[in-house]
Amino acid sequence: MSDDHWVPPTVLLAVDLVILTLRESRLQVLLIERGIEPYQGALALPGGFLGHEKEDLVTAAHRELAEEAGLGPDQLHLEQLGLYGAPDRDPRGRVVSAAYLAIAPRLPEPVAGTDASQACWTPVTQALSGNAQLAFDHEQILTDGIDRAREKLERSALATAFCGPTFTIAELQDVYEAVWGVRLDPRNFYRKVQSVDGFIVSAGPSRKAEGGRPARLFRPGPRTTLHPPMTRPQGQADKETA
Amino acid sequence: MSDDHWVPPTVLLAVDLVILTLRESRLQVLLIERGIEPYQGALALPGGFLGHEKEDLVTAAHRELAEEAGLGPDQLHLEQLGLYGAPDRDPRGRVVSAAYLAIAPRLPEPVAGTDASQACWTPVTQALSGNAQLAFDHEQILTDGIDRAREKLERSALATAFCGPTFTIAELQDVYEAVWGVRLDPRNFYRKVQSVDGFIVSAGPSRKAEGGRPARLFRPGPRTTLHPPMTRPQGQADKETA
DNA sequence: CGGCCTTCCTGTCAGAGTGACAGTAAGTCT
DNA sequence: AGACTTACTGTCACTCTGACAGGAAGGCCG
Repeated sequence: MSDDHWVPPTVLLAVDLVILTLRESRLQVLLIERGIEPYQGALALPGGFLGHEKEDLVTAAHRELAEEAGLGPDQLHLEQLGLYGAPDRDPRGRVVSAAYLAIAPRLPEPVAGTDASQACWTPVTQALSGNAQLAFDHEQILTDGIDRAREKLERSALATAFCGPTFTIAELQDVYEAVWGVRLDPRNFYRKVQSVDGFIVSAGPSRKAEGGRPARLFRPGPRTTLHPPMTRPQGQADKETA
Repeated sequence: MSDDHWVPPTVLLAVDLVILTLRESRLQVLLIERGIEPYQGALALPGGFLGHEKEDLVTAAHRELAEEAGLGPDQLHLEQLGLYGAPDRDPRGRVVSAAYLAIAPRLPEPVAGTDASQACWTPVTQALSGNAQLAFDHEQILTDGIDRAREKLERSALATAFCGPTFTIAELQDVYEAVWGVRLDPRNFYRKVQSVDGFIVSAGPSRKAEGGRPARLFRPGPRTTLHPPMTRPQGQADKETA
């Protein structure tokens, strides 16, 4: 804002992904083992630089999603998480990273990634336990992503993104219990979920028996925001997105 | 990820600010009249490019806040809003903008901006009415910022950021009414606000009479997240941060 | 000084929502 | 046929909320 010939600095723009899913009733995140420096051999969130000068951010996120996780844009929730741009976060230079949060339904065991052979699902408790050191500031990004997911489960229909096209109420409850890390009363959950107008709609009195009485199937409803919200028990945690 | 000599594209990184405050019981945003192309003469959110290669994002936001609005880092809420990086949003080239949301308490009338003489507070209803065309995608950014503020008022103590160091419950209610655009019952608001543990704490049985019975003064409490949350009446809006 | 206005604060009460149970329905397994 | 498993329905007390009435504490007027 002073010189006429002043030129603003340029930066490298990367896209990093927090891809969450539910496996074995546990919240898991997709991590890859880095093949190149820096942080070679360490675990990291999938991601990469912008493909070309004109590539859209969401497009880049979807491209990485396909390259590194083999996930198509269908049946998948994707939202921007935030921008991580500390000057010293990447030793190679000034790299700012747009983090995206993706929620994937249960999918076949192998990741089937074309690009990253070392991609693997990891329980988030393990990824954040401190034992597995993550590259860059990815631990912070992952924490923020999980926090976001936890919050959005309260007020939005995000939970259905963890499920397939149809699901039972018990499966939906599994999502809430795994992401929030709490136990919920099935009866009250049943009542609550059905009382929220437009959250889930019946998908035929079908069956999917497995040891007990067959459960009814549901599909995601038209509502994306929940009124009243789902309430998380004793969530007294005092955190901020400052 | 294919060529050894491939070099990722660089982008220009800008910081834009949504600065909200309460004036005359209305939610207002700081806009400036652009002095240079593109969009010369149009209204825009304050902002600018990164100062130098090593500047931190939050630092840049604070710098713009001081330059364009004369606001110091004290007594001011600042949080990241999102990244806006559509390839064609700036005709000059690939510019991605990190948007920040700032909440300022009531302050003396003149903006006292050193840099932008054309800065002026504008009611958000007017800024978004469509009459005042905003530059770039700033209308979208502003909308997202207001949405964020509305949501955070429910679950966080953000409302106190609109007030001075001490305030009355009626003033706090003004904040909620202006940001949410609704009328609230003073009696119920009084009860609710005091029942949320740690939201506000008494600041002496002081007075500030103005026509009626003097009101008690309060200060922001230690809590940043509210349990239970403040409930917004009939907020049936179906919006998503997709 | 005593009304009368203003605004602030305290109660009350019915209805909705929630947490903690018991109990019934509908399948599979042995 | 029973036992077992899971799915679904009901009930009941408690809390929270929204919609009021009414008293407290100042200024302003005559």
